[in-house]
Amino acid sequence: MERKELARISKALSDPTRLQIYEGISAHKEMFCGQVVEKFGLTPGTISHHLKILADANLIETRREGQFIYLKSRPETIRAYGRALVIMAGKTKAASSR
Amino acid sequence: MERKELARISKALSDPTRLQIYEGISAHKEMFCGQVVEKFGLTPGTISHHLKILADANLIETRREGQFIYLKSRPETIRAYGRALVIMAGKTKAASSR
DNA sequence: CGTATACTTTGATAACTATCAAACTATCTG
DNA sequence: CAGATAGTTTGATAGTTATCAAAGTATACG
Repeated sequence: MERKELARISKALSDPTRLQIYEGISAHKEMFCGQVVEKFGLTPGTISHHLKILADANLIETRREGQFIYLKSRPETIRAYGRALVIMAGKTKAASSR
Repeated sequence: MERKELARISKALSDPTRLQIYEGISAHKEMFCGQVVEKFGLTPGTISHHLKILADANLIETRREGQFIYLKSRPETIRAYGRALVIMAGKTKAASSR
């Protein structure tokens, strides 16, 4: 996974509200936007903004069904992200360059 | 790991420059600040700022030795972070609440 | 003590972002 | 088509942050 994508996912998870939204979506098989709005007491516009960032980072997927847009967590993105970070953190060279 | 700490680590990793600094430190057994300054072409003040954020998130540890401050990656933090996220992402309940 | 080196802190600034209100778009239902 | 419901986009604003320059602090060395 590229650095740019790592940074995008990190940024998506870096806002406490957004992290909670992600947590909330992950905790349910599926939610639609209105449920998220209701759960967090923010305006639809703000929720839409956060959902876009999570979706752009591939942390969630969205699917329209009639009037509703359903949200679902994509756990494989988190797994790939964690894996890439662990690899990055473990890339220690034998010794300091000086 | 608490949500607050997850957000702190995510935020620390959310700036591309800082992610690269972390990557750079991880790739060496140890570095001191001057090496990071030289490697990234930013001012000492800016590097100090980034290092503080990484250290506050426990992503790196610092140790003074005479005039120098040595930096070392703490891979166990990343591992705990990844683990916590995977658990969070996997906490799906049996069905949607409605 | 004085000077040099290494890093930190402070103050300023430009860029970014979370949030809201309000206007807009899409879909359904009659 | 008209009205209702669900979500998005836009414009404004307050708060955050990445960066620099410059002043400050800590350590070593003569």
